[in-house]
Amino acid sequence: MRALPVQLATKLYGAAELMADQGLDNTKIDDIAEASGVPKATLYYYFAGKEEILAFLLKDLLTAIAGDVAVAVAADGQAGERLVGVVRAQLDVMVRHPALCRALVGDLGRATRLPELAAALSAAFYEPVEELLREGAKDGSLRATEDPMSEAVMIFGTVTVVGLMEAIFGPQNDPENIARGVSRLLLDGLAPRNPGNAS
Amino acid sequence: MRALPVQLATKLYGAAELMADQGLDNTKIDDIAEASGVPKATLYYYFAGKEEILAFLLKDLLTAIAGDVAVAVAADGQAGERLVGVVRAQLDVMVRHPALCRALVGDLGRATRLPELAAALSAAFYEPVEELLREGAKDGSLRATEDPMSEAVMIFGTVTVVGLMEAIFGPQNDPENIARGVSRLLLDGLAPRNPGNAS
DNA sequence: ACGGATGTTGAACTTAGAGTACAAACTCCG
DNA sequence: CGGAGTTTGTACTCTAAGTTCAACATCCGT
Repeated sequence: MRALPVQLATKLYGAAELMADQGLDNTKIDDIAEASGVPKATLYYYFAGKEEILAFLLKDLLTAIAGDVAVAVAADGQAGERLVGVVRAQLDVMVRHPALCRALVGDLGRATRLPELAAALSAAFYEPVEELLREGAKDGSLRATEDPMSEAVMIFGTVTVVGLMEAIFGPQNDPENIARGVSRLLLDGLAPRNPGNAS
Repeated sequence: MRALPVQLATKLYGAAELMADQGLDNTKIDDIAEASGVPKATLYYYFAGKEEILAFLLKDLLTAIAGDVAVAVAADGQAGERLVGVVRAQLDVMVRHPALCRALVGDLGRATRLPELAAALSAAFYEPVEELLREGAKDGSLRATEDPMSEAVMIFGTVTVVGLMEAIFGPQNDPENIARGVSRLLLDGLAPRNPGNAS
């Protein structure tokens, strides 16, 4: 894939909506060409095919998330607080790019078959969270955990699915609110706070 | 879609692996025909196309999950305990059908565009969980929550993503263990148990 | 057992649309 | 000016989805 002129990349974002709405199969290359204003021949000059176009857009999204998440990770404060920041950061980006999120989930299989994307996904989500969990165990702001990797996956799942729902069913809640709810669940759990209830 | 002879349905399960491995696009109808031993013409006699075949398999999976989950919901005990049972039930089914799970996530977009599937998904996951949350708030085994629907989504996300990881990266853990880890996070949260740490 | 309905299949077919080829034009830079 | 790289229209090929249909099988009621 050739280096992409900025102007061209910009035009492509319009097509993301299309792919999200109809799925990648139902979107003809000619549709993408028409919707974005980039002629088919030019598309093929830069991309190997449909999937690569989608992958390019998704990678962009993931990079954006990874960036914002990294900022939240590097913030001041105890790991517990920063984890909340990470959750908010991820949800923020997702709410800001609903079409891409819908496209991502809709054609995850195709997209993920491209190895760079898997790496981007991991860098954007798991690694920072896993890191925070370790730090939190050290500084005492999170409880110690025997298996940070699994927990990172769970946290990722919680945040991501909530973000996707939001992306799919339209903005119903302030991202701030969602983040609060998610953080509450993740930090405090569902059990009542006064211990000794569960047998 | 015509009513499907059992024998035919059985044969199709073999093809699920194929679709999961290569994604639906890379799986030709003729491949499915060959892999399952069902001739192409017969496939088209019963299904409108590829997607419908996948949808059929997925609906089957969801129905299985919904069934097991319903049993867990209806069990004895406080809602908190039953919630743990629900988590285990869902993970169990997912671990038992890794190929279908991979196919589900890989081609979610295509599959979910079919409306019956969305309904099946909701029935299998959200509704029972949401119900349990309400009951738990009543019987005191779970803390009260202002927004059970959102929390049901979060729980769904946590369990599902963990299940998918397991389905994708092969069975690495006993489902029992995974369920324990997930339940721990969901019930107790990540914050240390002695309160007053977070500023 | 007969015969109609309904299921099953092979084979030949149409068709949409992905991807290719390529030459003409255009842009940028030395 | 001239060459390298880019942009695009147009016309093409080719794969695989989906259709059609006629032949054959199976089952069921009378």
